[in-house]
Amino acid sequence: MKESLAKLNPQQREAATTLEGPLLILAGAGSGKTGTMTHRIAYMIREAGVDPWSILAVTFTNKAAREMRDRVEALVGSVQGMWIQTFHSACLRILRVHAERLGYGKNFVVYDPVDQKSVIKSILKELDMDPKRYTPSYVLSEISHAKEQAKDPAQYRRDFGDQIPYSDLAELYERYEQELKKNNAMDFDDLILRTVQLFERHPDILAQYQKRFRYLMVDEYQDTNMLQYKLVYMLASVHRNLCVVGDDDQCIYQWRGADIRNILEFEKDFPGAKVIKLEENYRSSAHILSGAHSVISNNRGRKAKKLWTRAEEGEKIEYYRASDDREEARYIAGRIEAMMRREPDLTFSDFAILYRTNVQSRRFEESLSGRGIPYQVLSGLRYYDRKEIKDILAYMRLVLNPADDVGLLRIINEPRRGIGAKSQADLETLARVENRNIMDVLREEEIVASFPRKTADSLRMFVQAIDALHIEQEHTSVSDLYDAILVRTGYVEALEEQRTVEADSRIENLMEFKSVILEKERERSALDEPLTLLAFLEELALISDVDNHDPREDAVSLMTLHSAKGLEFPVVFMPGMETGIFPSYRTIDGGEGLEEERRLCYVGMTRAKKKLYMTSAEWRMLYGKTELTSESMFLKEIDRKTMTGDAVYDRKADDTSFARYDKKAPYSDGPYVSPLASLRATREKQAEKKTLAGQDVEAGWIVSHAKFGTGTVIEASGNVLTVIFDEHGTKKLAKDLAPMRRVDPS
DNA sequence: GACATATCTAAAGCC
DNA sequence: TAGATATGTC
Repeated sequence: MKESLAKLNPQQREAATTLEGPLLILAGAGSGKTGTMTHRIAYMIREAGVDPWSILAVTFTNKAAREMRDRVEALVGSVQGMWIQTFHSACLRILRVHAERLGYGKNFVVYDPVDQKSVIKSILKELDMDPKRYTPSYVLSEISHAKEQAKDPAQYRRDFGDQIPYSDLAELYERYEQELKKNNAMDFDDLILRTVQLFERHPDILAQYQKRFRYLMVDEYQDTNMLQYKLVYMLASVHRNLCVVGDDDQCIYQWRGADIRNILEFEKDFPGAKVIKLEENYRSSAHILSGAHSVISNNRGRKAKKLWTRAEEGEKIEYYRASDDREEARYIAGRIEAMMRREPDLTFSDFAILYRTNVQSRRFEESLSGRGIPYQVLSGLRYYDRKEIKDILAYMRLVLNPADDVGLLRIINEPRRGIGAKSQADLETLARVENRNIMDVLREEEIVASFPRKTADSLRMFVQAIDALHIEQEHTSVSDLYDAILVRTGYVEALEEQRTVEADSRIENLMEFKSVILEKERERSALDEPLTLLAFLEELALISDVDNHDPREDAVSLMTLHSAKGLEFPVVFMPGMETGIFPSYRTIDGGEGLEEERRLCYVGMTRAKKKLYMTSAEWRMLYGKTELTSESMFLKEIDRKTMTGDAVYDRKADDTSFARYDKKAPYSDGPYVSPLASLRATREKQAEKKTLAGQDVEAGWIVSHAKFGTGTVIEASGNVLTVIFDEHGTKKLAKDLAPMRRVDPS
């Protein structure tokens, strides 16, 4: 034990042995944060005699929770009794016990963003609001924000008044809440919000948890939002044994509601708090570390701290400006290949390409597979987001909780049963009018009979199937139920009939999913508790995608800068160092947004252990257009002593250099237009396109004239738009042109 | 109701 | 460009 504490440096040791009172650990990138936290737990148990049962450690991701659990287990042998969980799973665990005190049914389900979206869509239809003005994602982000501020619809209305769009949003929010409640469902934000409400409304329950969790730890504290703060505050307010760990320089989720003030003002919120800084970096070589530091020090309002390392200088950061995005990708693949050849110790898994946006991944996939380099992409798409998996999960959910209208609508015509959009809309209306659930309505023969005969038959069969499965659910294992669903609903059969490659891979996925279930059942039976359907769905509802990253796989990792947080690689590439991409064009005006981009840059750079490459492309194809780019301001912020490569200068500021770039792009025509100007121009052009017809079309834009019937058709095109008009200025559709003869545009 | 075609839009994504 | 959604046609 003493021996393991001896591995810690003095600050880490102090952090690990300070158990009482509020404690803020400012843990810089690569400073051994997780090790310190796990040793702290081990110290509690083995030295201080703390009952594991009284420890609650919260993280943001399943991955972080799992890692902490594994490492604690390695130190003390067992994690029995402790809660080492994500915010959401801890809350869900609490809510499962007390849901009824809040008016929810015991079997409430958790809605994911897709489910939320369909709720909003159907409400928009009901209220006859414009889904373009109120896009589901906009409405949901508004609702999510409100929930993060613990505002209910009434409060929202009070705060924003009855002006458009807020009055509409308030109404949508209100209906949304009713709908979820009616469906016995909670969204992700609810998990936290309802727990806070549970504690507020039932002090006896709060007291029970306060008494139990005498030792609280919160990881990634800079990412907490107001609600999470409130939750932590409530739980810690009596004993005040609260330890939070974080790094304000790595706060990259403000757009998601994280409130950086939580960490900046911890000492104010918890007077008498002790602050310990972990500033020794064990990850990166000195050049990389000081390069990263020179960037982040451009931010204002940081906690004072500076990482240092005993490591040697190492290689400098290498910057390369490619001619275009393809060449950039070729360069990176080439570097990987060359290094692999030169240094036998390296494996493909030592490399990571960290980009700002997911669309950038395509070029790298091309260049890597072109050279036969194995890679894994961590995309936003989760395995469990695949259609077939979500369908089956919807069936399972419905079987458990027949009130789940969203799940029902998802699969009532999946596979096709002849219950189309019209019938579904009717069902929704019927249910709404009587304020009942659809499943409920469907049990009434009178209603079912009012549908066309074929539809009515399908509806009856559907209800029968779900009811039968519902009964079966009570006495069969999850895996058997799964099989029963696949068969009973005709889902697999329908896929088999399709006989397409796509359908085959869906079937394969469904089989793979079965093995996931079996695996979970095996895990559970080892603990001597059978896997219930509820427990299974619960676990899946909270699963995330960073889990897809497999560090053992011998492949180059491709992911966004955001998902790279917490990871490290010997060699890191950061492509796309260009204004508009990184920093994103939405933030280049400066302000908080830009500071967050800079923190993201810092996070990216500090992922590298031995070698960091940064690249940009002179010409980049984005949204179907190729444009001249200018180099990211972050490149200019890097201390020149730590970096090699082409000189970095701002071409836009240097007017005399323009002539050099007034040349044709590899894939586009037209004179040089700055990226932003061109973005604006595109919008305007699209708005004006009608006026183009019949008039002199801008020189250089005419691709062809053609005879069409009696009139002339002009096909105007730049890399911006392709529009075809007839002589009256009416836009022609592509199919109209089929019989058209092209003539030379002379 | 299913399928084909046209149109629109564009970040990051933890749970 | 590419994907998601709206609209049109059989």
